[in-house]
Amino acid sequence: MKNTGLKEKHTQRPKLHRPLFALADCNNFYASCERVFNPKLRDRPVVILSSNDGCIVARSNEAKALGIPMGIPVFKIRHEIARHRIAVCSSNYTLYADMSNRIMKTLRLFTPHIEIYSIDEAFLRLDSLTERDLRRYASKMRDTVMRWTGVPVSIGIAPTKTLAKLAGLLAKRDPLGVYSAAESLMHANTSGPETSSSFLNEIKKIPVSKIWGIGRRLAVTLNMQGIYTVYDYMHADPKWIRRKLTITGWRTFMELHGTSCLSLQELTLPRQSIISSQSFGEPIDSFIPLKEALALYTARAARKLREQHSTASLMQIYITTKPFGSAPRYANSAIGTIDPPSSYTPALISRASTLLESIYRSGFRYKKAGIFLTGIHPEGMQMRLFDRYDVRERQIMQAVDVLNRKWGRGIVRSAAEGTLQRWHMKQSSVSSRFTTSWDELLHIVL
DNA sequence: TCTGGGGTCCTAGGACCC
DNA sequence: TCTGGGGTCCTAGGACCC
Repeated sequence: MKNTGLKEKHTQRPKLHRPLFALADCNNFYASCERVFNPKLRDRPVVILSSNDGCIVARSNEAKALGIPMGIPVFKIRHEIARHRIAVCSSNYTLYADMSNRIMKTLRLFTPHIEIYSIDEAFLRLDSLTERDLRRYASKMRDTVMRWTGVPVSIGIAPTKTLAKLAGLLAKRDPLGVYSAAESLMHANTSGPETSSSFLNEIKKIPVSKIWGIGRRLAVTLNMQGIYTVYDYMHADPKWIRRKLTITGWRTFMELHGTSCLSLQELTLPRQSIISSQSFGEPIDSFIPLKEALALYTARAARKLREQHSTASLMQIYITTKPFGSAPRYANSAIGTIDPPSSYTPALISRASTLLESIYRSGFRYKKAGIFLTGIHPEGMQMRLFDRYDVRERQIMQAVDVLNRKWGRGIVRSAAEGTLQRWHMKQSSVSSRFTTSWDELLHIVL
């Protein structure tokens, strides 16, 4: 080592902060959003349905306690719904997305280092906080979100994201909605035996499938090896983990042991693929309405493309009949290039229609169609020598996007999307767009 | 009668190159 | 009888997430 002329005791080591992650997770997000605007839902079990009112996609605590499973088709539990007076809501994504924005904005006031992970979850870095202040700070975040938006949030804190997810799980059971594994782990390090840490005790009870990154399939594989809990996973043979579960499982292993491998993604990168697909409210049995539905989905995908200032060069479309029941089944897809790469709705619709013609078969009742865009690049990027980026098309789409943002989606749209749209989504009990539409504001009667 | 939608990452294997 | 070694790129498929 080079002699710097400084004696060790005079060297001021930079203070190394252990990374500290917080996971802020909204409790039963969709159900909570509905409850904000409809107090009558507050003391009843609530479930939220998928598009077309098909499956259960979200449940309040009371509904969970009744044993209503996630993802079950609603017709299978009609009986329970009636018996327990379960409130049933169609999903209102416009409302949820806006509520999510408000919550994220509120969280951002507490730290600029935030990764919006999903509609109802965010990771935050709280490195600079001392052990003592952590809980207080987290509680303040939670209270502020609750007061400003009405949505309850749980906060889990730990030195890695994977541990923070587990802490978040425990926070849901905490009366104050905060759980810090960081405190617990630090404590364990200083006070000797592992058993003194409440967190380490907890993870002996949490099934391995609850680990972030371990899904149903891997859980089965792990169970066969005698690995049932988070604790078991942490004490499994590292070589076996690396070989069998590849680099992903290995990172999870390291993260559980407190080495942070997954960093905070503060920048939202442009998406590399864009999907727009939906089941129809009613089956379609002829070409024209199918083409119209696909045109609508294509327009949606094109808008998402423009929102992130990208173009796509590859398109895949698919159509399918119902995958169950006794009716004749047919499913097919077609891939085509978009040349030159584009986000211009008319060009994309025309390409999608051509592809559809190549796979359409009459005599079937179609239930779903979709479009998948890939080969995504920043707009204006010249991919080949003689490609030309069409400024006029860009300007037209800009004008359309502005109008649709101002006056509501679909106010200006392509004729190819049709006017009847009989196949449009079924939603029997959708709440108002309380926060994004002047016509649907909450009325207060005094 | 009735069954969601939208993303990411990793690996294996083939084509192709020198 | 004998049949290299190493690299890149692309794609399909499988796993995961919300």
